[in-house]
Amino acid sequence: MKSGSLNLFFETLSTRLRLDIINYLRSGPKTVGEMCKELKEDQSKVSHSLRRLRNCHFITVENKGKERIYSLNKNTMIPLLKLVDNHMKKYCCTFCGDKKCLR
Amino acid sequence: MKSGSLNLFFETLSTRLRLDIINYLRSGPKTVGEMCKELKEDQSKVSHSLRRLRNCHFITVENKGKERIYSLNKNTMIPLLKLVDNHMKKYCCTFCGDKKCLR
DNA sequence: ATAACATATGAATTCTATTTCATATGAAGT
DNA sequence: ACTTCATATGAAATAGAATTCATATGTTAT
Repeated sequence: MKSGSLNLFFETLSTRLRLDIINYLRSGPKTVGEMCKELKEDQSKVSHSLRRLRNCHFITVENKGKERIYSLNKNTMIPLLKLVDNHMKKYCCTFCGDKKCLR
Repeated sequence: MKSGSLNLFFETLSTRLRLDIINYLRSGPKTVGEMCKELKEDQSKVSHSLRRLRNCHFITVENKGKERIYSLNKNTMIPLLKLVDNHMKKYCCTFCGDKKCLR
């Protein structure tokens, strides 16, 4: 196991916005516009985030006219999220999301 | 799924040192001193990293005399690493660890 | 009680990633 | 060809995390 690219894997999933995008894509393919609207986020921010998610193959794109349609790589992401969810269920009480609380 | 603490999960696994520690602990429980030596890292750095890993319950500690013995939470970590490894095997060619290459 | 050792902690500094903003690209319609 | 709409990109500004360093804590031995 070389940690050289492993950390990129995890780093890419380490921001609220990118996780929100992943989560939103669970309900099916979406355009960039739809994501911006749903997540109330700037188009540029979303686009930058999408690039990083794409780079790690967490999502895929398809062009449709002038829109781009993003889909989740369910193969990887669904089991991953399930695994993490299990861990959280077991430990979440002390696993505090509050930025203040011991990092 | 609230991304509030999910991102802490991933963020904690997003640095080389913390991943190296996880990886090293796969070969069994270790003291802080052993980790510092093996990974050629400053004791303070390692300790700070361990705190974060502990906070997420990726590792556990036990006191033994003046030493502290850290163990991997294999329950979560082994399946997680396996899953990630599969993903990497499938896509690693374009999944470039080089910091320069499109983040 | 003191010294020696192992580890942890806090705060300042340094480093790196995210945000912002202005602009570029590319497709579709007129 | 020009305009509009959707999305992408680059670079400067900003925010946030890692490193460093000095020091604290806790255990064991003398």
